[in-house]
Amino acid sequence: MRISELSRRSGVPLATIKFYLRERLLHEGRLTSATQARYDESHLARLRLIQALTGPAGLSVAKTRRVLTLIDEPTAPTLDLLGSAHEVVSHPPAEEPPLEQVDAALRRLGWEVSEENQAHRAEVAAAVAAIGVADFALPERAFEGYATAMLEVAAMEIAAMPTESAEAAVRYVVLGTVLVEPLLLALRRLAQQEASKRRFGPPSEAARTPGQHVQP
Amino acid sequence: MRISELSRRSGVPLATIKFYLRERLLHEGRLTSATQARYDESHLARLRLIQALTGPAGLSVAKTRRVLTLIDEPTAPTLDLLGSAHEVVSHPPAEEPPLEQVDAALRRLGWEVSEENQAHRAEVAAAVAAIGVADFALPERAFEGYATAMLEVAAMEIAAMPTESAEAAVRYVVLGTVLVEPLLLALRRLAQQEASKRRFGPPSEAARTPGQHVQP
DNA sequence: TCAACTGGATACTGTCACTCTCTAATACTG
DNA sequence: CAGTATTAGAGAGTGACAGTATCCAGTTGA
Repeated sequence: MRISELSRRSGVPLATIKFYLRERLLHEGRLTSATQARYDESHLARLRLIQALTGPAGLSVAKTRRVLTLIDEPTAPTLDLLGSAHEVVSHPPAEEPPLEQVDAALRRLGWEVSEENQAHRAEVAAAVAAIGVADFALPERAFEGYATAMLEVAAMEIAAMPTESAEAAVRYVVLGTVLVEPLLLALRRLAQQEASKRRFGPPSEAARTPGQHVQP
Repeated sequence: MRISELSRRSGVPLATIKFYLRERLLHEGRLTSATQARYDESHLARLRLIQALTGPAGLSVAKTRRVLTLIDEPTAPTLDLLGSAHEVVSHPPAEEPPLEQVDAALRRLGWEVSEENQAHRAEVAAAVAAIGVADFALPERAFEGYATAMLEVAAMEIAAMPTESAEAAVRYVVLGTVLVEPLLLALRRLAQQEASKRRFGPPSEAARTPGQHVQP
């Protein structure tokens, strides 16, 4: 198909497609002459991916390009994968946050504390520090609760990780990391409403739902 | 103190403080004459809060102002609180996403599906839709797993919510919603690394940590 | 054949979060 | 009390970002 059809079918403005081509987010079409090229389904799929990454996932064009490069050229051995994927998405803290408290909590939980995961621990510590700076006290044992819940999530995700091909694994990890974040945050908000209803009682007549995890 | 001292003690550039004053993120100082004003600890605390919200929490100036207004003027009755807090932070989806699948899953989990939480369900549905559009298949039962984990998180948070004063409750809900998001995402990444190590075996000699939730 | 479309380059726009400059009025310093 | 430094307040300017728009020469389909 030609570029105008690609634009029509994807819903992405033509000028924007040209912009993505320029920025190397979208691979070039097959040139049929000096001023004509053909595009195919792969371009359509790529455009949808770009839309998901720059839209809901909230990635910048630069980060999107790095995610796409990672998917296109799965060079990393499977175990470094998580690292590469996370590197792309994470915002490394500007200054070094104090790790001690976080590390102590992680050790209590039986998590590994090593050089390999220092970057991640630093990010966690930075998030905790930001909470402290804002004079907001995390409830007692909240950190452990958060960590436990996220380990549940992560264990499920890692268990479901495809291992048959490197490409599939890369795609799963990279996209899973990025695309699921908005879902988790949205679910948390919805769950807060649900939990609040379960705690403070339903304002309407909907009191007979079974309900797990009710506060006693 | 005067503005230059406020700047020095907070680490926020003087021009930026003026900007925050103009944007009404920071309350005015007490004028001692036409061109002089005094600031106090409340300004310092507020600046730290602004830094946490615009920095790690990633809020825009406009959203930060709405969060601060909410904290300053706790008008909402305790139960609408969550709604107001979420309203400020959430990105309502541009077009209406299909709710059926999400609603069905929620009903299976025993969560309430009502008009009150329609906005949140729409956000969840939009996140799911974005994942679908990107051609990324959520693993089997993953949605339920995510929902269950987030309900655990939310139940803990709601249980710890202070009820003695409206101000405290508002502050807890608003800041808790916003500031904990980066922490959760960072913890998820760290947990993925931990889970991956537990599944694929430690590449180093650290195999003797107790470890809950190990994959069999 | 000729209007419509195309690739490619360059220039422009709007938004955001500051940052700079300026003015007139204090405030400290010697 | 002279002179330098600060200040409040307002407006203009900056740089990054994510597109949009314009233009040109070549190509295509009716």
